[in-house]
Amino acid sequence: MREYLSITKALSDESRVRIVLFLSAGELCVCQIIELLALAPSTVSKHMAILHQARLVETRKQGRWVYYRLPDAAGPLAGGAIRWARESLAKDKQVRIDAKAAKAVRKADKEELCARYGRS
Amino acid sequence: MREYLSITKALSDESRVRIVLFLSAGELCVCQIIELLALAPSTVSKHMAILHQARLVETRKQGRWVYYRLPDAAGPLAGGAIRWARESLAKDKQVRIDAKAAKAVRKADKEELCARYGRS
DNA sequence: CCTATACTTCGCCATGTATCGAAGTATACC
DNA sequence: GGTATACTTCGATACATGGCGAAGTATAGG
Repeated sequence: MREYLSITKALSDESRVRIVLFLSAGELCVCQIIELLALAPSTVSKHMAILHQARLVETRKQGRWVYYRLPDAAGPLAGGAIRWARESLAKDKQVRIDAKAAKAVRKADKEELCARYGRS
Repeated sequence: MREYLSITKALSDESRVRIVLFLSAGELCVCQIIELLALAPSTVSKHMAILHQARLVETRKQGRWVYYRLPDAAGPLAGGAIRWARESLAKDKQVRIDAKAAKAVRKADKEELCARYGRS
């Protein structure tokens, strides 16, 4: 029950489910997620901690950057939840916009993107 | 997204997911749910309203009693969510205990059960 | 009608949560 | 080492949520 609740609470917040769907297309570093959600770094960091605690994301540190990705081998509960969320929101407008934005962010130069968190 | 969030928020509370699993075995009236959860009537009523708003339960009024049940033809989102919750918690200890308690409550005499909400 | 029963709604309170900015940590580069 | 970048943690705030009891509504039965 505890695992179920940590997963459903994590995925019942709009920002966090958007993050999970971003990561469905591959890993991202925190500054890219900050850019996509347009939230403060501290806020995103807290969301990532909640997702991590629910075992919905894994982390990888490389130099100055911290990358998050969906688990390579998610537990059955987490895996099913992610799959269900993805299917449920497949046709959502915001999610479609997000997918395009994520594509652009992945192509963008990271140096330029992350400096001062991309706020130009 | 709104529908997704209302469903996941509804199902990310322990009391509410327990209610949904109770109803998987058939409809129950509010006083029976009150008995099973050992919560105040007003609290249960609020939970039922949240589940109803998320289209996770339907209601039927018969005399003094209000019965709740899972939707006969749930929307694809709600149906999938309920199925997923049921599978995810199939082996949960609390849920197993609940299933037995629900069986007993269904057999019990309603007059005796509901009077003063069963607090003897 | 009047009472009792079965909820529901309202008002309140304690706790939890999403957000931010500021301060702290860690890494890279000069 | 010093500075800049990329986070994370801390502290504060505003709002949402879960719980209760009291009061309101609706129905059944004398």
